Amino acid sequence: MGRRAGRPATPVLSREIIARAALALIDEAGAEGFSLAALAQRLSVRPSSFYNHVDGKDDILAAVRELVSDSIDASMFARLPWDEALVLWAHGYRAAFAAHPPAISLLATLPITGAVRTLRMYEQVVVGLERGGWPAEMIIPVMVSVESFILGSALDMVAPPDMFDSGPLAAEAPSFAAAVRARDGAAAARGRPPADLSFEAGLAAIADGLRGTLRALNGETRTPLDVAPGELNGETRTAPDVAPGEDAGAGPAEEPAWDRAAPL
Amino acid sequence: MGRRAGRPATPVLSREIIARAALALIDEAGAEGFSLAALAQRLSVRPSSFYNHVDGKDDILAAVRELVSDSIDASMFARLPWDEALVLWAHGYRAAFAAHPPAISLLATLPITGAVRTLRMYEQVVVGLERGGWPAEMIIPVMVSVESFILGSALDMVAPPDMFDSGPLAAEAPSFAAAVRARDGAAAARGRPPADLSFEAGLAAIADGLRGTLRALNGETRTPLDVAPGELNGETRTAPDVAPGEDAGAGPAEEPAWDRAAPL
DNA sequence: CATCCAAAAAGAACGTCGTTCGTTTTGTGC
DNA sequence: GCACAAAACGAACGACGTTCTTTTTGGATG
Repeated sequence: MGRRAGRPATPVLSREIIARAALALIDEAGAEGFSLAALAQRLSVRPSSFYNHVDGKDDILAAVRELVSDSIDASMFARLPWDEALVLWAHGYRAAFAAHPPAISLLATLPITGAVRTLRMYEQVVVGLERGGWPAEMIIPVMVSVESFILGSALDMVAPPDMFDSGPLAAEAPSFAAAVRARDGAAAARGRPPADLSFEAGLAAIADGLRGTLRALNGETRTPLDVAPGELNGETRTAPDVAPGEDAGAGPAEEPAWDRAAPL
Repeated sequence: MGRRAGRPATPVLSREIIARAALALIDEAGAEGFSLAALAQRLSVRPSSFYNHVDGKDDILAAVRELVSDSIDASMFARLPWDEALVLWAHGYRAAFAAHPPAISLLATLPITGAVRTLRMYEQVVVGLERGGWPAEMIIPVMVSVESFILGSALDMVAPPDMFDSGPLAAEAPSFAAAVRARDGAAAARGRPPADLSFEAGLAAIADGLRGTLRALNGETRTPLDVAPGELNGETRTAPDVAPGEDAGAGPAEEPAWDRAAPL
């Protein structure tokens, strides 16, 4: 509370301390309750003191994002097949944000910082995908598309549950209303939040789809006749680790399958 | 500019007019340039006048979101197989946001409004998935997971491109740096933004994965032996439209495949 | 050990922003 | 024609992020 002006005997602030207090404040007071004034009060400090350690509010949020991101584990890419690792990574990634629901909307729109720790996580993912046989130019798209899904799912997680329960629902959108009820019932029966169903369904689909994409890219080495029963949606299996450049070579005129989607 | 106080002869504001001007302002001035003062100036009005038509800033953004969402077409679900429609819908959905890049970060975190038009879009998607043979409790998860991916991809679209080109990149994350270069090269060769590659790759994977999920849910009517060559990543094909409740019945103890994912 | 300087806090002030309230003018229904 | 609602302005407020100045302390230098 009462501190005289001037440098204190023992330092009270640091970038780390500010970030941790900010995350705690967001968790307790919500996204709207987060302000430099409130953060300063929690730290028994004046708002202007922050500027000796950080660049301002946005920089504080960037530090918070680093804090949350640093709790994401990507070591599974070093010891598991790429597809299994991807699913585990996605779960941990989402869980890191799910641990701080009010922070999601604040951090989601932030430009991803070039923090070294984040960089190292990306490196682990990339190396894992390389080992899995993905061609170089597809590694970032694969990683980013999964990351986009995770981020979108995190935002969905904090959407108000009472989104569409009001008046004109039944009359205007009966099938939609019924589908929402069916989903809520399924979620309740499993004791999980409804958003989890969407995340699990989407993640499984992406992982399955990426397996198919990689299979097709690798010159269709394994024809559908080689697919074991249940493999499409069940137990693990890995594409053969191929050296880069080994993919059934064709001229540059031939586009890979993943580029043949509908035009934007 | 100069208008006397008092109700004007011909009305100058309305919720619609405000929303359109707000979107135009966001497009021109960016997310940070959007303020009630700037919006008022653009409309030759005082900020307090807005409150005769909308509830405040958040309500204006909600109106903008309606405006953007209303340009999304979902009619393809009425005439195309669910999987083709899903891909087309996703492209249009993302394009609607891509038309207003600075608006994405403002609208992404907004709680999705219960606007009637939006409700109708969801109804169209749900009906299309029903026709495709999806069980009731999976329709919302399928739709939401695709929507999450679209939203996440839209956010990725506006991420600064110079994210990781600075100092410690090559030393700390050589594989990542190489992968980024490979992706940028592939994007440049195709004359498309790098973010498009991620979106196309992810969307194709989700669509493929969902086809597999539905196939597995429908009692594995088609074994892998029935899969035509190239189908996994190529031309269209549709699951047989089954009546609801026809899915190879098992006891309630048996969980569907999409629920067997790793625990959170 | 005295001195100089940087670091880190408080304190004061500013400009912007979203919002509210009162006032003024105009349109509309009884 | 008159009351009332609608829709604009104008003034004022409180909160917020930021900057600049002042004050105190720690540490390096001679």
